[in-house]
Amino acid sequence: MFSHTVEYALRAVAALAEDWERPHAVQKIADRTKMPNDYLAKVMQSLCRAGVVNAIRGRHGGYQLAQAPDKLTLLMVINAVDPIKRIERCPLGLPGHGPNLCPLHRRLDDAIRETENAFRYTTLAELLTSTGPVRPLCPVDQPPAFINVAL
Amino acid sequence: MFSHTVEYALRAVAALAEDWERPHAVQKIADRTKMPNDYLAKVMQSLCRAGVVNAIRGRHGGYQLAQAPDKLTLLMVINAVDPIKRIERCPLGLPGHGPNLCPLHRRLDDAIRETENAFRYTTLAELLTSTGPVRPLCPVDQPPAFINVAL
DNA sequence: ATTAAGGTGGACAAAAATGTCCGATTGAAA
DNA sequence: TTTCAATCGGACATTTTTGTCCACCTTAAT
Repeated sequence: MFSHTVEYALRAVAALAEDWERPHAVQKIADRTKMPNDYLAKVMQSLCRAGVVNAIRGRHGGYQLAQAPDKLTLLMVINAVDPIKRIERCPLGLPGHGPNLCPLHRRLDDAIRETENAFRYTTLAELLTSTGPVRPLCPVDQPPAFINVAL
Repeated sequence: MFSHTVEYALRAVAALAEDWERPHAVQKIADRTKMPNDYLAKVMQSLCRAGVVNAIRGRHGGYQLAQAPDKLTLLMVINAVDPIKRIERCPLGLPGHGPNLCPLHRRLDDAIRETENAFRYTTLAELLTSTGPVRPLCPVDQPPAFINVAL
């Protein structure tokens, strides 16, 4: 239901959120989150242009969150790379009808609105603390030690 | 958030639901719902294989719903052409961890589940009757007369 | 039987999403 | 000041999605 790009962007900011006041190189993030390095580079550029992260260029540079994790929502991240579009009018191309949607598109838009809200009110900080002793990117019941040392 | 294919499939069955015991030619449905004829033909084939609609071949043939509108849900239609996939496990490719999802994917899967449920419990019949004097595919406050004669 | 209306399915084209590569530029550290 | 690790951004390749075309089969009506 969500594009790869969205998934990547969310993984990346989740990784950044764990240590958000220092820059992290794309390559580190990519290793940590198991995604294609060069594609992530593009995604990070989008996040940067949207103001979700800051880029620090030059040696020892990288990306860091532009704001504290509790100020950034999942929706901001998603909209930065692949905006959720509400259905404003019946997409049948008929001119001149009002703001009403037909029953079908009313349902679709309701679903979209609910999804939007779910992400609007979830901050990155909640990914860090939500279910107790669980890391933001991976469960720990089978401790994947190597994932916790990377960053 | 939803693919064109899903949108097309839903429009098509919404159109069929209005008069569901007779077959309707692909071309009629395509005109009625303003979508590419030949692409709709493919979508209808998917719906047919999935058992959502029946095909009647030969002259005066077409497609009709396989069941009464109150027996068919939006989810059935969606899953027939572009299945909604829940997140079963953390997609980082790590072996051997349990059924827990990390906080991020827990949120994503929650959103997917809610969407799934919204569509699981909405039948095609509800598109016909839901908001009173509104046609399933288009609002009527500016009566689009030509749309009501087509089928 | 012939014809016309209709679905079937394969092949193909176009567009969008995803993924890869690399030279240019930046800035901190040696 | 030179070097090196990093982002920047353009070009390109691949894959998936979307859209088009057409020859063929099926069926009802004439």
